[in-house]
Amino acid sequence: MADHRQRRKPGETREKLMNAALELVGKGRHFASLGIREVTRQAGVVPTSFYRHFRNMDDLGLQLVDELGLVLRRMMREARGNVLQADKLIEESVGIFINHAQSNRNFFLFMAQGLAGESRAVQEGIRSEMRFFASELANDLRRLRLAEHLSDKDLDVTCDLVVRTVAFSLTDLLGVAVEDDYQVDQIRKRTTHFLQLIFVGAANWQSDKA
Amino acid sequence: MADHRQRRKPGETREKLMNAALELVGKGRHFASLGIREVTRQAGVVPTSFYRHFRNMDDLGLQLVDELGLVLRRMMREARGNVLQADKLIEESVGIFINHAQSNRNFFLFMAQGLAGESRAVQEGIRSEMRFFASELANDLRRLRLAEHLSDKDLDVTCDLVVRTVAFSLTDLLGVAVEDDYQVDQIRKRTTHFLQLIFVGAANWQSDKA
DNA sequence: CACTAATGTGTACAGTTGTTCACTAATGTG
DNA sequence: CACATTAGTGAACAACTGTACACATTAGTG
Repeated sequence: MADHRQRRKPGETREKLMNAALELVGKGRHFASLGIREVTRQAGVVPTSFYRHFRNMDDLGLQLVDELGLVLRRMMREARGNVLQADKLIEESVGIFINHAQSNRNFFLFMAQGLAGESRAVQEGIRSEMRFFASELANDLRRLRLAEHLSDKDLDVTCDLVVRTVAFSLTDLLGVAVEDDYQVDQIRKRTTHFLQLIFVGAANWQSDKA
Repeated sequence: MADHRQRRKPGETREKLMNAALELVGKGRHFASLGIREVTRQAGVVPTSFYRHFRNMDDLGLQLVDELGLVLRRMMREARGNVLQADKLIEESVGIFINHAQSNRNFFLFMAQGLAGESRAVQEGIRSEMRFFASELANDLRRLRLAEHLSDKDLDVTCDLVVRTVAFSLTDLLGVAVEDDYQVDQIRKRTTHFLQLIFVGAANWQSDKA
C-alpha cells in the first residue's frame, strides 16, 4: 500500500552499493569482512536489492577494481599534463599522487587491502592495474628521453620498483589522518627520497654492471 | 559422564588456536574475516575455550604479531651467520628470505594481510617489526663498512626502502604455489634486481646530491 | 594431600547472516 | 499504448554468530 518503491536513474542503487562498501572500508573495516546485509544497510537499500547488481561480494570487489582503473588513469593524465620540468619530475609526481590518494581515500584503501585480500581475482585485478601503470610510466620515461641507457628489461624493473614503492607509501598515507599535515608531509618527503634513490640507481646502472 | 576433558600441557590450546587461525589464513581466508567459532572449530576445540586465552580476535592477532617477531629474528640470525662474502650479500640474503617465507608461509601471509588490515594495533605492530628489521639492517651495513659515505638519515631511508621492497616481494611470493619453482625463481631474481638497483643508488648517492 | 586457580566442556539464547520467493512499480521498446 | 524487462520490496528461513553461565577437571601450590 504505502509502497514507495521507485526506480530513479538506472544503476543508481548499484553505485550506492559500491559507495557503501567503500565508505565502510573508509571507516576502518576490511573489505574481506564485509557482508551483504551490512553493505545494503549502509547503502539504505533492502538486502535483496544486492542481487540485482552483484552475484556476491567478490563480484562487487571486481567491479570496484574496474573503477579503480579509471581513477588511476585520471591520475596519470593529470600527472602527464602537469609535470613540466624534468628536474622537478619526482617531487611533482609524488605530490599529485598524494593529492589523488587523499581525495579518493577509500578507493586507495580498498586497493591496499586488496593486494593481500582474500579474493584471488581482485588481487590479480589490482596487480594488473599496477603493471599497466608501470608500463605507462616506462613509456613516459622513454618518451622524455630519461632512460636511454637502460635496456627494456632494466627499465621495466625500475618502473616496477617505483610503482611498488609508491603503493607501499600509500599504506603509510592511509594510516594517518587526512588533516595531519605534518605526517602527510613526512610521507611525501620520504617517498620522494625513495624515488630519488631508485632513479640514482637507475642512472648509474649500466656502468656498475660491468 | 564420558567426559574426557583433559588439560595437557599448559598453553597447548592457546597454540592450537593460533595455529588454527594461521591455517585458515593459509587456506586463502583473510584474517579479518575469521570468526571465533570458525577458529575454534579448526582447532578442534569448543568455542568457549577461546575466551580462556584471548579477549577477541584482535587480541589473537596481536599475539600472532609477537610470534612473528620471533620468526623474523630467527631469520636475521641465520642471515648474519650465513652471508659470508660481501659481493654475494644480496643474492644470499634474498635466498634466505625466500626460504624462510616458504617454510613459514602462513605467518608471512598473515603479515602481508595485516599491513592493510582492520586492526590498527596489529597494523602498528607489524610496522614496528619492520622498522626494527630495517634498523638492524642498518647496523649490519655499518658494521660491514658498506655504507661509510652515507649519513645516518640516508642509511635509514635506504634500509627502509629495502625492507619495504622485500615485504612487497613477499606478496608476490605468497601468490604463487610453493612448488612452482619457475615462478619462485623469477621472484627471487626480480627481488635481487630491485635490491641491486637500490644499492647502486645508495652507493652513488652523495655524489649525485651536490 | 588439600585447596585454589586455571583450563576445558555443554547448554543456551538472542541477534545476524545469506539467500529464496512472490509481489509490485517503473522503464523503455515495439 | 500494451507489454516484456528491469529494479526495488517485504516476509520468511535455516544456519550461523558471539557471548554468558554453571559446571567439571586438572595442575601446581603451600
